[in-house]
Amino acid sequence: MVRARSRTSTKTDNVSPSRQRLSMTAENYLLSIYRLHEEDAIVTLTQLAEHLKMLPEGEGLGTSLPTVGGMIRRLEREGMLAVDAKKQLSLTRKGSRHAESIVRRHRLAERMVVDMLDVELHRAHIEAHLLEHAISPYLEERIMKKLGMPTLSPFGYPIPGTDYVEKGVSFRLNEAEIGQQLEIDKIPVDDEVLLEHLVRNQVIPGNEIEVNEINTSTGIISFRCMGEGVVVGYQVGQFIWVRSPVE
Amino acid sequence: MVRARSRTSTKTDNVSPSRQRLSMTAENYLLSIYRLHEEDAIVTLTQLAEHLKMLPEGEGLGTSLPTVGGMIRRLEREGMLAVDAKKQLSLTRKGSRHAESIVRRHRLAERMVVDMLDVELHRAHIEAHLLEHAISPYLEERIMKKLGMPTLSPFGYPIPGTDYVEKGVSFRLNEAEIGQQLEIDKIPVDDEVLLEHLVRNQVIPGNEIEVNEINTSTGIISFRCMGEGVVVGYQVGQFIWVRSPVE
DNA sequence: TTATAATCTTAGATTACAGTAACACAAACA
DNA sequence: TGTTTGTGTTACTGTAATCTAAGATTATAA
Repeated sequence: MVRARSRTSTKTDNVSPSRQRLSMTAENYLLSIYRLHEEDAIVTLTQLAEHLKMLPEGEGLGTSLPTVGGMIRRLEREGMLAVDAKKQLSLTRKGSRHAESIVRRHRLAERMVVDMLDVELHRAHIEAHLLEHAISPYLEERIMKKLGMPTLSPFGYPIPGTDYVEKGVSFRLNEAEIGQQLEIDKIPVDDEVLLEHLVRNQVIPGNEIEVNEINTSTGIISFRCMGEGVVVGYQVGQFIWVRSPVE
Repeated sequence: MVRARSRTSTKTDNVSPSRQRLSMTAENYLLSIYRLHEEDAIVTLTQLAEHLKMLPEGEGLGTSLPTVGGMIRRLEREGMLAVDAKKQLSLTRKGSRHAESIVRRHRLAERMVVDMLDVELHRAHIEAHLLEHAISPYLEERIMKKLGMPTLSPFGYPIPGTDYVEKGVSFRLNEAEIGQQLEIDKIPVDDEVLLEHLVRNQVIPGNEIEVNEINTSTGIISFRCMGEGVVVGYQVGQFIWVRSPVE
């Protein structure tokens, strides 16, 4: 690989600087960094190591600090990212291009398995994480066309490279006010159990909710969604994005 | 690790003997051995090394004799295959199970990309070779259902584990007789240029041909297919399987 | 300001997978 | 009967990706 190879071997083939093949592992690192940037997090070694632990199929592998440090050094050497004086990581132009590519393939794969293969929504992220590395540019274009140029993943995240425009300003559910009528914008994908809970209660992008209670003391957020009452923890509310519905 | 595990690391996790994850590389080896067995070839190190060279995306990687020898030793240690006194390789029951799994995923992926994603037939094998390693048991079942339990790949090869029954006795095109009316049974997938040639001339499973000439001296086989004349080399004829059409 | 905690690096090891070079053995032929 | 040719093995090397254990550095806080 790898690599596929394993992936398939990358083996510093730094001959053609453009269409550079990355190892599956490297792709996962870029994916994580991209997603951390997306949520405005400061990306450091430890942050990244934590985030990588959540990746499905990783099952906690490849997340010790020296391992992550080693990979960062490799990616730095390949010109994918830069480390500043404060040890914060940022993607270079080149790194961003690769990261966008892998995120695009991931979210496109999520759409594909849900829309075309009847995969249950709460499994889509896991299956897409396996598939994303196996999608060639040619296949990506085929899927894109077949799905009618989608701009959002089934979980509400924009597909990089498409012309998605936000439908209003979104904010975190825990910052909502009681009684507000809101539309779900994005839901978190990394915790499968939580995801299943949300999906089962139809807390999915596009659906409307009415906020009943946001209680920092009890640590509970409760709301109505599609006629049913739903309760989640306050922490979880930070990762559910909502917006005022356009009427 | 592709790569990929790569794949992702297998790392002799020989704890659970049942659901053992194989590296992408190991899966490719089993795939090759299975396919060689399928065409009744004697499988030796050199044979296998040659066959692996033809795998797409491999681009000739991982095919030196010591490399192949090393992998064979690993697979032997894991109880996937046995080497007899004449150095011939054969799959154990366990190895067969794994090989069938990967071949099934490969051929199912070929069907999927052709039937659902409008991938051109001559690219199906290449795309499937990338995808096969990324298909979980769950996804396999989804695809299988969505495609209506297919029993054959788009190139005419049976999908292991399905209830395919041959539609008559097939034989190699070079063993046909002049004037015979035949139906294409299977076409070779490994040479992309040849495959494109065949597909362009509609020499695909199910279509009928009429044999015009089989000439060992000129090394040419010519026939009519869908109204057009087609010529292939005698060697190529060995890998095109045909049968008498059921009328 | 010094002690503690958080963060990162170094050192040393392992496994899988890839390669060359060189040698051993067996079969084939002339 | 040798010599050539084909086939496989040994020995050594290298890279990617993983780990643990221990050390160094930088912040935070008492």
